[in-house]
Amino acid sequence: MPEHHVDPVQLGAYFALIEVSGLLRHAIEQQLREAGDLTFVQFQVLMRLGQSPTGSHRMTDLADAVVYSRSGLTYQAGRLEEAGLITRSPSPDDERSTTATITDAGRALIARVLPGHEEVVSGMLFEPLSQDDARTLARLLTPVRDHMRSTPPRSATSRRRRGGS
Amino acid sequence: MPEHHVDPVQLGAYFALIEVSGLLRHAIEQQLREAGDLTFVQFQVLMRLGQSPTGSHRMTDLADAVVYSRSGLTYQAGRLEEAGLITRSPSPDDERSTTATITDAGRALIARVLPGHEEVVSGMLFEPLSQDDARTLARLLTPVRDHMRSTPPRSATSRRRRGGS
DNA sequence: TCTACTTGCTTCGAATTCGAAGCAGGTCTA
DNA sequence: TAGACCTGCTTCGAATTCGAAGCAAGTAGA
Repeated sequence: MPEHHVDPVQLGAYFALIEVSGLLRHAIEQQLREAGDLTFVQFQVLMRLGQSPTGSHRMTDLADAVVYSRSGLTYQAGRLEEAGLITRSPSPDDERSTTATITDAGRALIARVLPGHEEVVSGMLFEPLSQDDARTLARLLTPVRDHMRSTPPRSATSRRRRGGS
Repeated sequence: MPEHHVDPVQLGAYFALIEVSGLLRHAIEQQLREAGDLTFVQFQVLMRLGQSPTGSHRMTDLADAVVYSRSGLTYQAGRLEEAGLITRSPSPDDERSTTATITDAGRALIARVLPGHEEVVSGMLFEPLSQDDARTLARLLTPVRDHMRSTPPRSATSRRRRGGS
């Protein structure tokens, strides 16, 4: 059985990670709100769509990609559609699936907001990091991401891992 | 003017960071809910208080520490107080300031929840990382955290820092 | 001391969030 | 084709979130 103790070094890394992501997110939200009245999630969704060759994705895939609940994404998609930044239509191959597609207005907004976004990320996250540090950070975090992605979130199945109370 | 371009390597690190923190947070929230009916913020607050020599902190300091809005912290403190996990009292030295203090029940809850918490952090975040990797991660993120902390979030004051466009 | 400004917390209103439940559409097997 | 189960999205209700506004206490300068 593995020792699940978290040593001081790990604890430091863990805390720093949480704090950094929180502070970064906060700064980003503020910049996006001022620049284009966008939420971070909305921005992420538009980015993902914009990077897709077809400009579209299934709702579920989007939710997974940006780490968001399905119902939450439905809500945000509604807002984005109202704003004319995306469109939603039933997928051609699977009738129950909805495909979200970025509009020209959506691409335009991204283009308008992106420079300021990069400025924040650059100034807050990478200011104290060398080019090499950035490479190392990516090298460390990418496998972690993949590991987390591959480990399915224990759902309603297999409840009760060991009598609690 | 500095080049605010975010190169592909940085972009990868940035995305991985956001994803990792999101997935981790999600897993943690789930574990905490099952184990002790706690929010991540609540858990963090209790942890900070528990680690303090006096078992207490000012509200504002707590809010800053866990990266949360003041009003949000007021709400959460209310919940924690209701649950008997903390107490609130006016600070002795500054009448307008409120000091939150962890109770024995709060400490007991932390003790009950912590093992499972460490298990999640261990299993999700540090599984793919060597001891050395963890050290490196901490070495990279700590300066970033300090940098972010030292750079005050541009508030309503001092808007327009220097003509942008 | 008085007046302006700052600081610390709470209240308020409006928007967002999530899980559970609901509802089509799909898939598998006999 | 029917019956049982799975998938994908949306609706629903309740809880949470945040910024703005409000209010009390502290501070500095005349």
